[in-house]
Amino acid sequence: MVHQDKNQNDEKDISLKLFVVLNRAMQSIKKQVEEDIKRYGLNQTEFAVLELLYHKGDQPIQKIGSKVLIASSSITYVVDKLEKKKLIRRKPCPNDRRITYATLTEEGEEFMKNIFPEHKEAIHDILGGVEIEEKKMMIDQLKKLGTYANKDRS
Amino acid sequence: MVHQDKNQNDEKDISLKLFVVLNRAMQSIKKQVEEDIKRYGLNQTEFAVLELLYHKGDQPIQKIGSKVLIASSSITYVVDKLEKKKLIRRKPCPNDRRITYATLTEEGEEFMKNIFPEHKEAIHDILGGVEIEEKKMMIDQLKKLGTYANKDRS
DNA sequence: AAATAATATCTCGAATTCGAGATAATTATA
DNA sequence: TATAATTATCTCGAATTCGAGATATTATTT
Repeated sequence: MVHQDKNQNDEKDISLKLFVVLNRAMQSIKKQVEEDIKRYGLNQTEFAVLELLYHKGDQPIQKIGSKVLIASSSITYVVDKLEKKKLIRRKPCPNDRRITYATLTEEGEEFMKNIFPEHKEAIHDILGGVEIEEKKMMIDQLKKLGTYANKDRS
Repeated sequence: MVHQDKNQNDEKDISLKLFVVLNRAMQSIKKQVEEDIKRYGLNQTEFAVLELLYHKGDQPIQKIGSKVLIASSSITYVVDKLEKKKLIRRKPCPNDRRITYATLTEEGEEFMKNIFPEHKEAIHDILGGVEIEEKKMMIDQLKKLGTYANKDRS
């Protein structure tokens, strides 16, 4: 085996290692975050939808799916649940009758105003394993990784 | 608001940002990896179990759960599926009759020998967004993040 | 204008995961 | 040794997510 091949194998080992570590770290972090969110009586998907509406305003149901990265059939389910909890409601679009907006109720608005700072605090605590400068680096690197992963490599 | 408070808010924003980016990157990467694994007729959990047995040898079913990070009830399900596919089989432990080992069949061994290099290659391709030195840094940082997240912070 | 394509939401059934608790075997304690 | 505690696996029902396809509406093409 020539030197060049050896290096390439090493690099693949590093990639594999990174994938494994990324997986584990994410799983640990998600578990903790999930636990925080459970305190508010929600799961991560429900919270993500509320957060989107809270920060970006009313959204067509379909847009929610692409932002929160879940399938259209799953959104219907989540929106139903949040509607039952009276945190959001459906509002038909007057111009395009195919579209239904999801919008925070007063109650939902109030709810998010209360819990979001706590949630942010919790995430900050959970991510306390690295310094701020490292976080900034990781953000850049993860963006590159994510963007590249989405590209077509075939 | 005094200067100190402002900095702390900034830091929390960075943490939140890191969490969001981490989530997104992971989701993109996982989706691609899942797609690769699907080519072999498996899902990520099934593959993770096979990989564990392939690299670490026979494992008590309960050990699999803690390594692959899924609940005991889920393992039963996954092991059942892999057994139906004739890739692994259950083998009772002679010393301790509570324990059942999962072990690769000949077929499973052969299977992994064939596909694992391809899989590794695929992951390497998917993670092509950053250079090798950055990968090494990320591995260290993610380990720190993961370890810290698992700690008790209450 | 009629036919076709595209878009948005929803329904349905299947797959996966979990938590609570059942069962059986082993280990520790009184 | 009998009892209690621990450990390993499994069963069951609920929650969540997906993909395929149904329905309704709007946009495009012929």
